[in-house]
Amino acid sequence: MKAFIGTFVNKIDAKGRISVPAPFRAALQAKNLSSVAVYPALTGPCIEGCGLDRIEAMVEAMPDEPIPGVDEDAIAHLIFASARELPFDGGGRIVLPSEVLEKAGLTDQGAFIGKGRTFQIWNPPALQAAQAEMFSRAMAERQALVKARQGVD
Amino acid sequence: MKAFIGTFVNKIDAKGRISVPAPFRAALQAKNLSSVAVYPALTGPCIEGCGLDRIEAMVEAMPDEPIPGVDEDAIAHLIFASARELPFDGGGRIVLPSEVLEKAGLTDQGAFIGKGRTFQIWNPPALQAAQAEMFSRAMAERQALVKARQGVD
DNA sequence: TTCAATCCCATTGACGCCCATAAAATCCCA
DNA sequence: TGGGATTTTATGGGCGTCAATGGGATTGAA
Repeated sequence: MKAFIGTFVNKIDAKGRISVPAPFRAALQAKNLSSVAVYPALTGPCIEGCGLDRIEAMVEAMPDEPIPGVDEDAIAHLIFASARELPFDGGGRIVLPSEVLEKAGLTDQGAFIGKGRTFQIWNPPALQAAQAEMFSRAMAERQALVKARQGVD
Repeated sequence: MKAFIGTFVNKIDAKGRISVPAPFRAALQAKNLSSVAVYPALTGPCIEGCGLDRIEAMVEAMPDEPIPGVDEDAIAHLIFASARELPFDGGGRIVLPSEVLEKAGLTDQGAFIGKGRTFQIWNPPALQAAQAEMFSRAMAERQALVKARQGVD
């Protein structure tokens, strides 16, 4: 299975269109998909996306009961209601709806981040900040480890 | 199987008509359906809808899937008795009967939200509130998970 | 005859689809 | 191996179609 790998920064034009990176498109077309599903990420101020097949697999996996449990209902709600199907145009672009743009703070550029089975779309500066924060946290933990080993406080 | 995915807010006119979102219509027409079945949702103050085929599937599934703690007769009553078939008009709209409008507190706008196999119609402000509550609950559970993993209280 | 429900038509505004251009990567051949 | 040619990408813009919505006309029942 082809995975989403790499980082690609593309422009967002006046119509809200952005080119899906060719490698991502290839991964999707290998599954005969001509659209992506996007939804707000729970882990940060960005958009998460994947093939529509992944969403439909989640639908199939949900229990089909007349009265859903409260948790199941909430999950279905948060996932399916907030997802949007975005088909490619002839040039391999998708149109990001305004709510999506706002949610991720996107304006003139979008950074596609491969995450394996899924990908994310970030506002480039926000991505920088998030990555810097992740890096410094990793360094802080390393420092703490070193100090602990030395018995220093 | 095409699923109901996404959120679409449409107007309700003076005649009680509302356009069913084109993607939802497409999912129904893929099954040769030209109407929807709606009934009061048991999980919240909104209307739930699906294709007639699903209602029939629920009828057949009832005896085989007893639901713990809930009287099946009550379910049958709540769903089947209050379900209504609403055919599309030429423009892809349905007419929401007054009881339905009242039940969901609908006035001038209706928000269609996809839930996979079914969809719901909400009063937009009520939807906002419900979503905020579900979201914070999901985040709280996520926090609990993280803390548990760290052994922090 | 009046009210209500259904059907049909008109508008408009957004969206999908198409083509055009430019840059970059790849290929090919000398 | 180098330079030119060709293909693939990324991006911009225009146009046609369809979806969403409003308003009337027609039918049927009280």
